[in-house]
Amino acid sequence: MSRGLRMTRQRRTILQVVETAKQHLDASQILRKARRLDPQIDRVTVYRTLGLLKRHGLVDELDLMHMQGEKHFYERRPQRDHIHMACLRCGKISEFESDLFDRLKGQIQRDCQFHIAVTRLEVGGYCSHCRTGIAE
Amino acid sequence: MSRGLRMTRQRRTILQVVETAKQHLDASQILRKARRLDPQIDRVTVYRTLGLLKRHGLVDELDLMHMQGEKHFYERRPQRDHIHMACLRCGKISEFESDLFDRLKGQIQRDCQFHIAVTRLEVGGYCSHCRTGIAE
DNA sequence: ACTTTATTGTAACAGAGTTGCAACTAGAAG
DNA sequence: CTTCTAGTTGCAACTCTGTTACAATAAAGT
Repeated sequence: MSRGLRMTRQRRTILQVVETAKQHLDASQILRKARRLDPQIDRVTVYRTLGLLKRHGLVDELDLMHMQGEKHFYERRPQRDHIHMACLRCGKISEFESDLFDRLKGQIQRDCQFHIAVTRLEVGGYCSHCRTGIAE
Repeated sequence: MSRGLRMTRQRRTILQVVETAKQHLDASQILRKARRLDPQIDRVTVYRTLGLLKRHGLVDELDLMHMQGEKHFYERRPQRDHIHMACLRCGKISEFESDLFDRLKGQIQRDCQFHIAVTRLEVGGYCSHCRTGIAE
């Protein structure tokens, strides 16, 4: 982070929280975890920092099909884009990488003359575990 | 709409607004248009009806990469899923259908044992028109 | 160490969407 | 056509996520 941006204590903390997260966190969860490392940190700073990281392509913002209200979730941008699958019954989020997805992005760039900066493919449905119990 | 659901004047109005929309509308735009047909109609009814239509798979909810705040947009569910491309500069939304996308969904269902109910693929980037003026 | 200016925290705000509840009404039954 | 009842509406008050203004603070270059 150069070019007029400053690496502050707060940003280091928030970055650390997002980097080490084992799952997708929303803004208030990130705040809570950040406050365990630095109790002074404020809500506003979390939002501002997430916006910054998003604009710079370091984290991606997800909706996860809005299963839990209007929250947004964050993850550090992966090497390779992946698909998020949200089970509408149990709420489990799984991820999936696919050559076909990469090829689809290539097709969009070519056929639509559209330069892709970020993609978000979310799928809602029923995972294998929940499908079996459908008759319940 | 059967099974205990009632076709009320308000629902008919909201449905009509969404069906005849020439572009993606958010909840407050839908409210405004619905009020021109029925001035009594309330915000809450719009939200409740959109929720209902969404649950029954008659409309899809979009985020359009959150370019205009946290609004959600709605469109009647199309015959065939399509991709939404949002230009991060001019804000234009374009749509795109693709065999590759259909095949990708097939792959997900097979490889992940995941039964797909709804998909949302949104792409942010720069349209051909805005790319040319990048040096501006 | 000094200065500049990006960044922070506080507080107040904005907007999307939700909930409780009494009043209303679509649609079925008689 | 009238009655009944449970689905639906409108209102008001609320929750929650995220934003803005601004004075105080502190990175980072000199």
